[in-house]
Amino acid sequence: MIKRTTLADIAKAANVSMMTVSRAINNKPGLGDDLRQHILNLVEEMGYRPNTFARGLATNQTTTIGLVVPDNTNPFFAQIARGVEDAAFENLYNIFLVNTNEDAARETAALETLWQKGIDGVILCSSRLSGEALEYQVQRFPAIVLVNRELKQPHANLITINVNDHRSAQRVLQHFMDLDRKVIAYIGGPANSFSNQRRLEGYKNGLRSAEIPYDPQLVLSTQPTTEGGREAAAALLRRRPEVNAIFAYNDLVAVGAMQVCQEFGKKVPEEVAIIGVDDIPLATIIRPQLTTMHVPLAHIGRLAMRALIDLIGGEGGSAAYQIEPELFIRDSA
Amino acid sequence: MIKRTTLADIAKAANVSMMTVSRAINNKPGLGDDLRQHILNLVEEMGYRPNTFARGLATNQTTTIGLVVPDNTNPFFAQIARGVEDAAFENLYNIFLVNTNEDAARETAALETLWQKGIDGVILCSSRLSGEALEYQVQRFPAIVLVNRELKQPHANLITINVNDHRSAQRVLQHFMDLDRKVIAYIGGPANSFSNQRRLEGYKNGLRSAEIPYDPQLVLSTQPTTEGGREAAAALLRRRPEVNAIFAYNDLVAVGAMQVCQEFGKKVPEEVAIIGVDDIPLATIIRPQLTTMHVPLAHIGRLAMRALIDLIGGEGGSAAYQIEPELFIRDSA
DNA sequence: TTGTGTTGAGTTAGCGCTAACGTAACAGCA
DNA sequence: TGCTGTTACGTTAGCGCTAACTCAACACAA
Repeated sequence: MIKRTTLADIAKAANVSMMTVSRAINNKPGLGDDLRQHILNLVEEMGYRPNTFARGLATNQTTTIGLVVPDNTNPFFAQIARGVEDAAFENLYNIFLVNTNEDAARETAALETLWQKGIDGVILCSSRLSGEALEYQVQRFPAIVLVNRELKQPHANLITINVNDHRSAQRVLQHFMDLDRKVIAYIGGPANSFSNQRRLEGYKNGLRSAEIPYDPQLVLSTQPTTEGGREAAAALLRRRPEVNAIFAYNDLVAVGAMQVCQEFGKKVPEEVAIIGVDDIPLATIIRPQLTTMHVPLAHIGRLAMRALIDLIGGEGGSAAYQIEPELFIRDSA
Repeated sequence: MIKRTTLADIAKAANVSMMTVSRAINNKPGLGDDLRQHILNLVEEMGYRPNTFARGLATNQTTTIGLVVPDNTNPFFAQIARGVEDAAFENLYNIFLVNTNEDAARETAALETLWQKGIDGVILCSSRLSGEALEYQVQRFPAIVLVNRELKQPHANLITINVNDHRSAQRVLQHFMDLDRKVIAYIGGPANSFSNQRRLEGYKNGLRSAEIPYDPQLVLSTQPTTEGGREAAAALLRRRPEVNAIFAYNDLVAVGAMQVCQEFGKKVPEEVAIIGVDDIPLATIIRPQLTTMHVPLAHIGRLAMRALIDLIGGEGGSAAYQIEPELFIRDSA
């Protein structure tokens, strides 16, 4: 490995002080245009690249943020991550990716190492931390964006981005009403998931508006995977064979449920209508194509990154974005 | 934000020199067990965490690596990334995730910023760089693992991990032979993809062993997506309606092709048998379930990370792992 | 007793960069 | 002419840590 060119090398070559070179490369005022150009030429020629450690040590700033997700393999988070990464790339930021595996302990550990690395901010998706633990994390990082999670108190260095789950559920129920489906099940996600709780609320409210009594037998909780959807749907169909509409926690669950319905000899959408949430790529790959609440995932990712950059720059702060999903009517309902 | 505790703070509290504290936290010899324990207790109490920049500046080591993939949204890379991240987490490494979007220029830019950050090594997946450009990157990083790409010359700081595409293709063709399918198409991926080239070779070889003449009309090139598979399959079916077996570049392409076949009224697998490659989750979600060459993606990710750690530690080097995929026979062939 | 090695520390210097301050030269103005 | 402000640089100091060296104290063999 070749020794790196340092600021001092450039300074010597240009016969100026290191500070002048520093100002030139950081595009700061305080030197003439000719000299600046000359230095930049030298920088180019000599292949100089600033040392991130030295800079970080001196400025206490990296251009690096942490992205914490439960599982980057899940299309939901993969899409968000992609949006974050794209926006990061455009703004010359780098991102640390960490999976928590839906495990609060691992999440804490991940945030710990990220903090050690002195990152400028964090985008934390679907945190499983307790309110108290989350408060602690929020105050220890310079800037933090929470996706899919809220916090009671506002913080100057915090922005939250949440999907309007409540309305999402109501919109789904309304569509089922339009289709004249009255036996509506909700196959929910993990009980400790916040978006699950909000969707369940919306589901109950939707029933109430339609004056349909709430039947606990029609509400299930499962893992947010196809397999989870399969298991829950099988249990549901045994328990309530008369069900004619299923609102699924997400598209993965919806697809699993749809397949089990078909295996039970129930036609989708004729006998059972199914609606998911998220609109992951699978929704249009599967047949029948999935009717689902479209959530602009990549957009959320980009938004999160941009919001974080503003936060780091001292702008914005204490905002709460609400993302309105939209019903994409396809073939399953 | 609270001021961080530094080594000096601990040193003062313990009434020893900073160096002694440094030795204690880095588990190096040179101090008594009692003192070490006392210092570690203080570290714990005072919530001291070493500053990564300072350490990096002094040692020129981060515990950070870069993971470069074309698109983290693609299940293929998402699975690999997950394996890498898991292994990284276990070994207390952090990973920078970067997408290249299959774009050589963006790949170069990404590697440039990673290099600036002084990372210990890179895992580079499906690089689109030219041989020459790749050689340059290999010599500039301390350690590098290439996934899905080879390099002519060996390097002491390089390990490659490749799937045996050639044999993969041959195994697929053999299975088609067993099924007595003779009109076999290959819907390949991007022409500049190395694995595509190797699979095409294997396809041709397989035909030769079976004494089936090579028909260029049966070979297509497309984007490695469902949509790509759809387009290619539609073109194929118009061109050669008598085709009764399709070897697809990957599972996404296979699924797209499968759906188009069905839409054209061709039953899968009765009239057209289809085999993909990779065995992404979608393969078992879709109906009929996809017969495919199973590639242990998460395992490759873990292997890559472990190999990289060995490389960074000065062990290993210049190895070339060959991953043998396995035919998972399901319902599409 | 002297010499030699080992153990357990401390001291020095510097990694590469930037913030903050210092300063020379010159322009503009009363 | 003297004062103030501005521009264009240079100097100093230090971010927090560790490598490499130094050194004292002690054990032990000859």
